[in-house]
Amino acid sequence: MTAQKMAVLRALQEAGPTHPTAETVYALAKRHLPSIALGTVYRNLSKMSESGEIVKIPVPDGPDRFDAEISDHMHILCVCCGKIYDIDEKNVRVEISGVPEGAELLHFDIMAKCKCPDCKSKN
Amino acid sequence: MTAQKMAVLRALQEAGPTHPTAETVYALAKRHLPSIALGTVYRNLSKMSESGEIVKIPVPDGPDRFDAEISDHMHILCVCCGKIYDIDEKNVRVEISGVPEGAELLHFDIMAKCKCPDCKSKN
DNA sequence: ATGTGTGCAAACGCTTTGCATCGTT
DNA sequence: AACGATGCAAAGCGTTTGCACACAT
Repeated sequence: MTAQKMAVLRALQEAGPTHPTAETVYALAKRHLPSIALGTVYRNLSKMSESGEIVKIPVPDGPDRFDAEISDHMHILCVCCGKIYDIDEKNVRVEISGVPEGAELLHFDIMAKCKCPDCKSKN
Repeated sequence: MTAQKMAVLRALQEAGPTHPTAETVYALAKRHLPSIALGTVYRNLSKMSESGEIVKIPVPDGPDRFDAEISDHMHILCVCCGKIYDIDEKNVRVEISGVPEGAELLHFDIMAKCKCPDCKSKN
C-alpha cells in the first residue's frame, strides 16, 4: 500500500457516485499527492479493478470510468452529458436462454442508456 | 452507393455471424476492391451504423465489432478467444426499476460473457 | 461548378510500457 | 543487495481527420 495507491483510492472515494475517468482521478489524487504521475494512476486503477477492489466501467466511445462502490449494481449512462447513475442489482432482473450449446455463461455487463433529467429540461 | 460502400457491405455479409473488426472488414473488402483504404472502411462503417444499416458492437478492451444482422438481438462474448455469438431477442428478458426520477430510459446494451465450447475443451 | 466520397498519411484520445530511479524489506 | 512501485516520456492501439484529388450531378 503505497502513498500513490492510497491517493488513488481516496480520490475515488471523494469522487463519490460520479464515476470519474482516470484523468479525473488523476486530478483529484494530485491535490493530495502533487507528485503523482498519470501512468501510476492508470497502473493502480488497473491492478485494483483486476483484484476487485474497485470497478472499471467501460464506456463505448469514451474513456473508462471507475467506481469505488463494488456492490453488485449496474449503470445507466446519459447519452447527452455522459453522466452515469447507479441502479441497484435488486432492481434488475435478466433472464436469458438460447446460450450456445456447451458454453458456460459467466456474467452480464448491462449498460443502459437514458436521457437524464438535466438534459431533458435543458433540451 | 459507391463501390467502396458496396464492398464494405458485401464484406460484412460474407463475414456472416463472425462479427468482424474494422480491420477484418478491410481485409475482406480489399479482396474485391484492392484499392480501398482503411479510412474509407471506417468512414462507411461509421455512417452505416449511425443510419442503422448495420450494427456496431463495442467491446471492452478491444476493437469494435460489426454485424450485418440488424434484427433485435444481443451478443455473448467468449472471454478467452473473443468470439461473439448471437442471442435472439426473444430469448432475453430484462426488467428494470429504480431508474432515476425524471430520466427517460432509452435502451440497453447487454453484453454477456462466456467461456465458449472450444475454449472449454481446450481448457 | 458544386458537391460528396475517396486514398493517403498524419493526428488523435486513451492507455500501456520501457527505463532509470526511488523506497522498502 | 533485491525487489516492487514510481515518474517520465515514448510508444501503442484503434479510430478519426485534413487535404488534395477523383467522380458524379
